[in-house]
Amino acid sequence: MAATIKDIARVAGVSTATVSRVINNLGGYNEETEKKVMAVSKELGYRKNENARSLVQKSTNTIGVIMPDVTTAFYGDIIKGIEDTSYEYGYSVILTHAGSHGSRIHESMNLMGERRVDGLIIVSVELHESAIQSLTSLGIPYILISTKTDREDTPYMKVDDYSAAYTAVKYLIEHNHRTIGMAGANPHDPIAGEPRMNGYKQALQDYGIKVDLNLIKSGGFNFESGKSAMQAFIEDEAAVTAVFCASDEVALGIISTCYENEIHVPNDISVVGYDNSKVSHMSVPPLTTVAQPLYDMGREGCFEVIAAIQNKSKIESKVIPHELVVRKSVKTVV
Amino acid sequence: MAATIKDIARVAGVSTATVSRVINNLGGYNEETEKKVMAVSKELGYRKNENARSLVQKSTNTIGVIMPDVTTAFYGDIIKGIEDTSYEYGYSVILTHAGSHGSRIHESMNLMGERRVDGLIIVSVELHESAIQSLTSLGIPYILISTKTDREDTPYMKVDDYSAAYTAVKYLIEHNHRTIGMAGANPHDPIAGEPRMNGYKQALQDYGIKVDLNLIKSGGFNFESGKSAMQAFIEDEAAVTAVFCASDEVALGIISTCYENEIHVPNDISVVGYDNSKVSHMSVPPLTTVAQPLYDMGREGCFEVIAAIQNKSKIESKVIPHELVVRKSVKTVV
DNA sequence: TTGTAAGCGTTATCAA
DNA sequence: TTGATAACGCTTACAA
Repeated sequence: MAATIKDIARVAGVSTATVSRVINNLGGYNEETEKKVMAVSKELGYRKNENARSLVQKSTNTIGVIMPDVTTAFYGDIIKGIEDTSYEYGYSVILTHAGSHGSRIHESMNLMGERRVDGLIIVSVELHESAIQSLTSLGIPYILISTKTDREDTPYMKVDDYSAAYTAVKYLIEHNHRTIGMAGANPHDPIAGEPRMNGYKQALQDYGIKVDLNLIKSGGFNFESGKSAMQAFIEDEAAVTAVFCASDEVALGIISTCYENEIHVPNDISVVGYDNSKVSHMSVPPLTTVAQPLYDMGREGCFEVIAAIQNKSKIESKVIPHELVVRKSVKTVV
Repeated sequence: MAATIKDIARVAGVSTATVSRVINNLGGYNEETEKKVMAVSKELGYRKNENARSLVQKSTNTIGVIMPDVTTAFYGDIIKGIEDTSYEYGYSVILTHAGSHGSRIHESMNLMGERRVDGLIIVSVELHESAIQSLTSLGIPYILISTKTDREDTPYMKVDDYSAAYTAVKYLIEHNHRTIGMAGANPHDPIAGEPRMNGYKQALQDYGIKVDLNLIKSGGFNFESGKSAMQAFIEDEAAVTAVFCASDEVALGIISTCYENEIHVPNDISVVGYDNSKVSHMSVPPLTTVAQPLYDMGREGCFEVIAAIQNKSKIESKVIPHELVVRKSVKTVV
């Protein structure tokens, strides 16, 4: 059985209050007492019980993180940012998946509530009205990273997908592409799908290019979706000279199918990805892509939550600037 | 302030004991009482306090996970396996990084101790004697995944890197390769480096091929390490027809540098990776690689820990079978 | 500088 | 079927 402060108190011949003071460095005891307590504490192999502390202080020093069911390097970076920051400020991270398509979201939030996390970070999960209510009912600071809701009062941190997509497509147009396809966005996804698609369309329109719906191959944000999109372009005999992809994985799918069909990237077709995930510089050719500062978003989002916990301040939503990382998957049309 | 069972008891006109019984479905109360308690509970928006429960029951229903500082898809899969399983059995996951090269390992374990996690999973972190002592001093079930120690009594779950490497190199030899390089293993890493290197050497020897130390380019398990290894092969004018890589990322580095130098994979040079991570089927060409069932290792490792918590049973070390996943990065030499 | 004792939100024992 | 009450390990007035 692990030693408690009572044990220390008994052995050291002091009260539990004094032990507590010494252990928490609160001062107000003489050196001798301190030494004795520390010695006994070490001797008994004492280890503080955070849960007991949490109970009386009504704060657990934990941050809950809820994320989707899927594993991509994408989440890894965000989580690392979160964990680094929590660690810095003395918080622990409790992690849970929200299930595919957020099926477990209510259970997840309930769990976080029962664990009495001091703050909550929700990554990339689409929240509906009832989920938002569970969320606010927890009565703790929270932030959404890389997702948002319709409601003004739900703080989030994400890049503006519409304008990021616009930037990417504009870049292709400026490199003289006129027949530009789009792959891998789900138009029914109001967070990451629809806005990217709209940015794509608007860029074309602003440059006087007609939007051809046949050039839009919607789907998931994954590799397979990219493969089948490219397959479709080939079968359609669509004369696309470039494809804007809703994620890097989709872009790799495009490139993979091109390779199988002896279509060369970027000589025969240019490709732009989205995320600047780790794979983007590992691809052949290295991928030009839209960068979201994932690690920093994790760090900053977590920081905001901790600040809100400690100062009881309100968290403001924040749009993170995006950036186009130019590598080698786009060629100028001559 | 959140409602407690005391509040419910007062409003419902029963004792806290009865409230506790109802809430935990323990039976032994009549229907009316149950209904009333449930109603009041809902009305007050009661949410159980897990920490208080943990305190009296001396178990937190949490599993601690310690992993390295790096983010790769590799860990994502393992963690997903762990989280899925814990969730299934009603456990929560507390996550922490061990810092680069395990610098934070002691703090991490101490933190897990203070949080009184019921079990601990350590992923891919190399443990030295003092760390093992901290670990055992926690007095809880634990398992190492994808790492091991010298000590017999530290349970682990990992593939046999030596024989997996042997399999991969044997495969290359059987495809008539005779000048086979190795890239990206750290020979001073007794867990994942040394055994893979030894497997490589042994396979060559068993087939009567002399080991040429110049063909071994050691380094980290990352992309850059692969790039510089290939660069070195080129500068050495080494006549390698195949390269066995210590990780998929290293393999992608090899492929990337080949691409830049117009060396074609697999026509000019064959490449075998290690991990079967998500990127391996996204690469161009798709990568032939050694598979470790990461998700399953996470699942099973977590299951073992939970079983040990519940039955106080001992966890046995387990060597997981590897598999060579054949894709398109290896060609037979004619 | 130190100790006493109440209390955090539960569960669990015992008695009614 | 229910209720008092003592724990769990800790912090924190308040008193000495």
